[in-house]
Amino acid sequence: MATFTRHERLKSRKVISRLFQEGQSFAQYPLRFVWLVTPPVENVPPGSPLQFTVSVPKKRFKHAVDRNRLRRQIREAYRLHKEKLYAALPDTGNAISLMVIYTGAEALPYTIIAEAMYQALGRLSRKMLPRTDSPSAQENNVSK
RNA sequence: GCUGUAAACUGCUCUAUCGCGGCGCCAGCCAGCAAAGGCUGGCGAUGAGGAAAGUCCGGACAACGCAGAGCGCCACACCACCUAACGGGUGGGCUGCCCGGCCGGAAGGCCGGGUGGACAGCGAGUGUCACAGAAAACAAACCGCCGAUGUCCGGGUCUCCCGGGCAGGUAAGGGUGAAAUCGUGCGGUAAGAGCGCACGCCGUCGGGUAGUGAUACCCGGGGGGACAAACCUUGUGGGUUGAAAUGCCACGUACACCUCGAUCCCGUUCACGCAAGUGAAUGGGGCAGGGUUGCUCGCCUUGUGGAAGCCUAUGGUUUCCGUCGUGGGGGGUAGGCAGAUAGAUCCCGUUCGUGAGGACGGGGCUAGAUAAAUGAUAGAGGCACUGGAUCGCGCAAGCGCUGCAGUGUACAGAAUCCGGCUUAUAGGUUUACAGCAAAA
RNA sequence: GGUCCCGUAGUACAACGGAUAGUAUGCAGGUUUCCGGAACCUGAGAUCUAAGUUCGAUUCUUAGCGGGACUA
Repeated sequence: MATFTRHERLKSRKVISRLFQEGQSFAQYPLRFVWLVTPPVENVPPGSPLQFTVSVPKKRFKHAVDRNRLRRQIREAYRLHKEKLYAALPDTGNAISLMVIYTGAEALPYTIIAEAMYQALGRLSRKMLPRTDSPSAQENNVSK
């Protein structure tokens, strides 16, 4: 379902701090994706297996209007394409935290952002799938 | 009518699909003794600005002990009024510059229009005034002018006069400079100078008239470099800190560790005791800190308790524990509720006031987020500009109407709330002024 | 959210309100050397922007732009 509710938003400062310390990342121009798989135990209170948030750096975009618009467009692109990632989620109950950072030098049209989001979520899904097939790698990740 | 400038106002609309925030109602699930609550879904209405911005001022509100004195610091600066307050606004005064007209011999003044003024005080002190120039501030002589007076030389018609030089006088003129001792005219003089007088300019003091006042006009005295966005002086105002303030709830943790400092003196009352004295309570001072405003004083406040040992023993000193505090290093949390959205509020009318604005009456108004909502996509329309087309008028240039295509539709996003200021802004509307063109 | 500070050559810093804005390093050209380095000589290069005060502004004032620090 193409919604974006309270639980699907990444809000905890703690998790975000861990995201930057331990998480993995890749770039899909003009976006950059930082993601982390967390064990299900830590995820019990909120209740959503996939949490997402956006950041647009103030350094490149001085005006709040521009930042707001980019954030809304990215969020919209995620909302319309996130089904792809849900379909690839492992059955272990692990949660995924995801932060998207806009790294473009200037504001690009929505069609380019949407295409980048579509490609990136595809890449992320492919990274998920092999892990469900090989339990050893998954245990390694969880113990970490 | 067009163009420009300034001010004020305004600053896109609709539909479809998928979404978001808080609110109300309904349903389901979770948890609970219950009340309250959490989650999910449906329906409903609702959801950024004139600057929400910059954070430059002023308040409300809150806390700090209801906050004392002096110094320091900061801000403001013609007057009156408006206002909760302001460095904001309104009206007035004075004044610089430009244009036009008039008066005067000139200096200068008056009137009208436009456009500016951080507009208290260099008539308190200190300081600065580069270069150039003789000289840049209780002074000073480069060229020039004079050489009356004194003196020297020469000559003559010899108690006097003429010529030249020196001492010296002179701030009119030249030249330098941003600026040269107020300007014009007359007198005066050897030559000159506010040296004197008349008129005028600019400050200041005293008096009178008008005005709430700034100030204006009249009379009189005394006066005449600039700079306070130089130090400063005078007057007025400011207690400090800001919603990450502050109050409450929940959760978690370490009264652990190292370091350094204070732990003293004098009294009063009561109890016990024959007494020395002991114990308890309390007051003052000192010491070590803390708080209050940057500093000082003042004020408020915390600790000043116990045990043991040594000695030269009615006392001195050392150590340990405790208490209070300084610094170091470390640990935990970073959730919720209130503050926080109806108010110096907006609109209309009447009325007072030149105006900012005030008074009265009537009516209207739920954005309240917190890793932070108000969006995305598609389509249609409106408005502006450009292009050329059809039709109408016209000889033509061109103008008008209709529809078409392209481009543009700005600046910008609430974060405790208000009043201002400043800055950004496509397009549109109105008013004022200026210029141009045409007609009467 | 709040408070404070700073903008000068490419870089790091100077300059009581006063002459052509200085020093180091870097850059360009030349001398020297077989070549390079070092050394020496010469040169180019800047006051964040806009108004104002002043005879005169890097300096003083105001507004804007940019950068940095502190505060839970």
